[in-house]
Amino acid sequence: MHTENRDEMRERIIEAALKRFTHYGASKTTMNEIADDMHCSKASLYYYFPDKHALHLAVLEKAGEMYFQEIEQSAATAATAQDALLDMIPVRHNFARRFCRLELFKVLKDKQLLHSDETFRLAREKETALVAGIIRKGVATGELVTDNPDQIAALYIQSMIGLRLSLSARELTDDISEEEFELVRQWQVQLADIFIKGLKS
Amino acid sequence: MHTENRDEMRERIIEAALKRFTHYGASKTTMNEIADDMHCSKASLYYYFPDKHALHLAVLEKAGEMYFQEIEQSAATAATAQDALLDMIPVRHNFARRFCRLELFKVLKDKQLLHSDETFRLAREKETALVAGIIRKGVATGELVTDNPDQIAALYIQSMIGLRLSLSARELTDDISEEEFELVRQWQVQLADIFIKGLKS
DNA sequence: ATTTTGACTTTATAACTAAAAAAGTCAGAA
DNA sequence: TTCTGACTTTTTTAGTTATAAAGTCAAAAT
Repeated sequence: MHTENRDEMRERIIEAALKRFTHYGASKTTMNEIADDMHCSKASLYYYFPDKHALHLAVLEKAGEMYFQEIEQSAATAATAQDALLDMIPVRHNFARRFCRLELFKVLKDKQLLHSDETFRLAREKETALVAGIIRKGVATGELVTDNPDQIAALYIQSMIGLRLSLSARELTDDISEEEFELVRQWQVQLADIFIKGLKS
Repeated sequence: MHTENRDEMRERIIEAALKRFTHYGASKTTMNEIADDMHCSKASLYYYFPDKHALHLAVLEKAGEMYFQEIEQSAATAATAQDALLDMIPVRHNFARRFCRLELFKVLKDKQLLHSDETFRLAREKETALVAGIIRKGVATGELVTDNPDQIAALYIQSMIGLRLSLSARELTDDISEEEFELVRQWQVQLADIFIKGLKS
């Protein structure tokens, strides 16, 4: 029963941290605040996580899991490749809005990349593989035509990320208005249309 | 003869500032250094420009002129729309490499947007119009098919900017490696291919 | 009259510092 | 094995001063 309890406690800490982090940002949240929320001591947190950075990473991984759960379900229920790609957009959109205070880029920039960049590389690859799968399925049904679904998928993801960055244009950390989010969504839909058209010839 | 000399002196100042700015960055260049380079007094600079910010904007406008001169020539000599779009990429690439220290984004963020954001909006629109013209010409010759060249052009430019931002993904101010630049170029070429394919159906 | 300048004032930046806050540790209790 | 209060160390922050750079102006030069 040891590992069950241990993992459960880890989960509870991650959830408490997630609440604070999404609301106030990771850097504005202290370990004491998380401990107080959980009615336990700060030292307990350090029993389960070696340092704050590890907790931050765990929270980001948790958010990633939630994202992939949603996105995979969305992809699974779509009738066509076109629908699958277009349905992804609002899911990504809501995810970005919800977790924009999670300071993902701060973590990416800090050179504790020793472990974390592996995590993010994997997440990126997983998402790319998902899109590649959608494209491959589209090719199988004759909906799409391409000889390199993986390459196209990587470009698609990269371009979508680019559109988000080019609009909010610096410091993802601070607040982005609802209009800006909506604008990004519209650009992304248009780009998805072009991609889909481009993959029909 | 007054205005001729006046404009000539302005040009000389802009060129001196351009040299320093591209090499060391605008914020690391002092008005005294520019004045010393020109063998004149700092006060003279202030006779031609109300403040450093105005000089910075003038330098950016100058760079913009150089860019459009190159890009228009490139577009004019291309045989097809496809060639025109693909030829733009290395021109943009070289421009970005040469002028990445010009602190464009710092200027855009600073809310002296009173005058400067108009300048940048116009530059953006000019570039979009150029791409729209290429697309329109492609449509006229039957090379491309679309019912909204302006929209597509805006999306194209936005996506290309996005790809640059998503790769360097941090402070455009500091140095970007040659490999990163090359990587951006490759993504941009791939995206251009997709766009062109998407505009043939 | 227009342009230029040295000497000047004002403003912004960088370099310290002290105080506070937060991170992180550990011996021992539960 | 898990948890904690009391503790030490490290990082942030706020305040201060010194320095550098921005910006001004009356007067000189062209």
